[in-house]
Amino acid sequence: MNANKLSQLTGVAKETLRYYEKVGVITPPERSANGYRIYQDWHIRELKFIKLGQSVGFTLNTIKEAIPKLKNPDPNCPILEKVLSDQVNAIDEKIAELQQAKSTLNVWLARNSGKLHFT
Amino acid sequence: MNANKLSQLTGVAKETLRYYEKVGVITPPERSANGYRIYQDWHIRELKFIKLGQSVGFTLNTIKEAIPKLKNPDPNCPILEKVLSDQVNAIDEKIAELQQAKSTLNVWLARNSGKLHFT
DNA sequence: ATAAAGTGTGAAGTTAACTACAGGGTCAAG
DNA sequence: CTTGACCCTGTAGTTAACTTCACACTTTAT
Repeated sequence: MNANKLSQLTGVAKETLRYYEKVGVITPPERSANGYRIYQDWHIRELKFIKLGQSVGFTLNTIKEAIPKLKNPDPNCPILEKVLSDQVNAIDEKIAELQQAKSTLNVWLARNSGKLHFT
Repeated sequence: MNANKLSQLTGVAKETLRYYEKVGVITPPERSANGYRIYQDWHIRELKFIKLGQSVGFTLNTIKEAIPKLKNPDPNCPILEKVLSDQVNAIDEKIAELQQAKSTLNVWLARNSGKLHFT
C-alpha cells in the first residue's frame, strides 16, 4: 500500500505520514525499488492508535513513548495506569476550568443586556 | 508608572507588556524624555480585561477586536452578544469532547487490569 | 513522446503567545 | 566615577503538530 492509499484509508495527509515517520511515532515503512514507501495493513492500526491517543489529549511524544510499553507491558511496573489516570485528572481539571470560564461568560452575557463596561 | 511597576501590579511580565503593545492589544503608553514607557492606572484595567478574556478562551486577536466594541457599543448591532454566546457554545463543545476522551480513558484503564492490546 | 499526476527530499513557514538575546542608553548609590 | 540595576530596540528562538515549498525523479495516460 502506498502513501496515497494509506492516507485515504486513515484520513491522515500524506505529508503528515512522512512527518509521523520523521518524529518516530510510526514504524518506518519498507521502500520499493524506486524509493516509494510501502505501508502495511498494521500501519492503519498504528495510525488509529495515534488518533485515539490524540483524542484523549496525549502528545505525539507521549504516544511514541507509550508504544513500546504497550507492546511489552511490564506487569510489575504499572506505568501505563499512571499515565492514563494522570490524563484523566488533567482532563478533569480542564473541564473545571472551562466550566468556570463558561459561567464567567454567562454572567457577562446577562450584564450585557444593559451595557458592558470596560472595567 | 513604569514597566516594572505595572508588571508587579498585574503579574504580567515586562516583556509581555511590550509584546501586547506590539500586537496592539493594549494602548501604547506615553514615553518620558528618556524614552521609558509611562503607564497609566487604567492600563491595569486593560490588562485585567485581557486576562479575563484569555481565561474564557478568547485569543488576543479577538480581545483586541472586542475592545473598540466595548468602548463604543452599537445598540443596533449586538455583535458582542454573538461573540460571547459563540464562545459559550465553543466551550460546551470542548467540554463534551473532553468528557468523551475521559470515558475512553476510563474504558482503557478498566481493560488495563488485564492487559492492554495495541489494536 | 510528452504531459499530468504521484512520490521523494530537506528546509522553511505556520499559529499563538510569549521568551530570550544582543547591543546599547540611563539612573541611583557609594 | 564607576558599578550594577534598570530601560530601550529589533530580532530570533520556543512549542506542537503540521503544512508548504522548491526541486527532482517516476509512473501513467494520451
